[in-house]
Amino acid sequence: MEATIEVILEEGYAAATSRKVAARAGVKQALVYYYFPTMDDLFLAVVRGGAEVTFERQRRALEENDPLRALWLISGDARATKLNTEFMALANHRKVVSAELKRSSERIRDIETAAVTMVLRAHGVDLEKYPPVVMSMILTGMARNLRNEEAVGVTAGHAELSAFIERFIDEYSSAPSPDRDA
Amino acid sequence: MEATIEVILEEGYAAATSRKVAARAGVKQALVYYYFPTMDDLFLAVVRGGAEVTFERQRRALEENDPLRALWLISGDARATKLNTEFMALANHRKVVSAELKRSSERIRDIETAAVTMVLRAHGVDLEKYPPVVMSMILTGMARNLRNEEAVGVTAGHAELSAFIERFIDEYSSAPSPDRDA
DNA sequence: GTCTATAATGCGATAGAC
DNA sequence: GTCTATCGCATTATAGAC
Repeated sequence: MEATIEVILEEGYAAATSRKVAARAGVKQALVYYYFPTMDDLFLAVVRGGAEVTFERQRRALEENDPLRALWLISGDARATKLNTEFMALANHRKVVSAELKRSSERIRDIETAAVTMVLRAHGVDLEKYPPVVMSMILTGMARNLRNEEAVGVTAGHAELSAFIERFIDEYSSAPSPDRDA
Repeated sequence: MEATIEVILEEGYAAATSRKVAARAGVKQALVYYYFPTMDDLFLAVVRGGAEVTFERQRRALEENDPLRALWLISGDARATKLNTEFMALANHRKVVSAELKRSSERIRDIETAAVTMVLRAHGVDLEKYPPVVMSMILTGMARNLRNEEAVGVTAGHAELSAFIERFIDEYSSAPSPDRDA
């Protein structure tokens, strides 16, 4: 019943009503309440499912040979980013959503930071001076910010930022050279 | 009639109905439609007003002796950030809001970038290697991201990121030393 | 300018048939 | 499992009194 996602992406979370979701799924409104007792339960399931997908993608990225680039690409997924923004706004007035979003975000942040730690350590970077969690937050945060801005049509500085980040990623995707600084 | 802002901050944009806004402002519902023909007009006025306030604050920051820190602090304003997130979600299904948000964002980005350009140039930084617009986007973007995460209770990595950014700001708030690299 | 009253629509949720 | 039908309530917006 995650036709909910489509409605949210197209018209915003406020449009994700039991009637519209049902129509999109090709069923009648009352059936929504057969699977999800309340709308809160539906939203919770959608948040959980979305987080699970992202978490799995990030987990697999850990095993790739270019984790930083994978992190950058996954975090910049337009669909997931837009959904996340809607969930953030939704969390503002549905506390069960807020709690779930917190759990999911921290879980994903942990695995992202693990990936960055691995890469920086392999390249002999001073982890005190350049904490992996910070690099992880900037990398994933800016990827999301770009998509958010694109969603309203803002593109100023995007090319420059992408080039800058990709230059950074390139530096750490080559073979390790342990005596290099940042 | 910007009691609308309070309602949005407390319960999200979807709760900003003519009735709730009117109640908060201490008037009757119908009066909202006397000042704003439709709810779209009301939201538009709120977005415009909020952007104007931020723009003016950033403009004044340009004249201060520590523009980078001012940028960081203004961009991390909890109220403005939360409002902006709601507007982003609101823009998803109200195109007039989307257009206004685009205009405002680009205008603010321009003045932010001007401030960063000034500082970097005064310190003799290679502007090709470290484009001001990129530094401006990271500085303001991450400030907002921190507040957004705090809103759902996520604080992992926040202390580290703040320390990292502030170390950067400190470097460029002291007297210029033109032969330094980043 | 501010109000009361109301029309038309859509909402979450439930009852109960099949 | 899926449906029809419905309750009670909130919504945007308008008409019209004062």
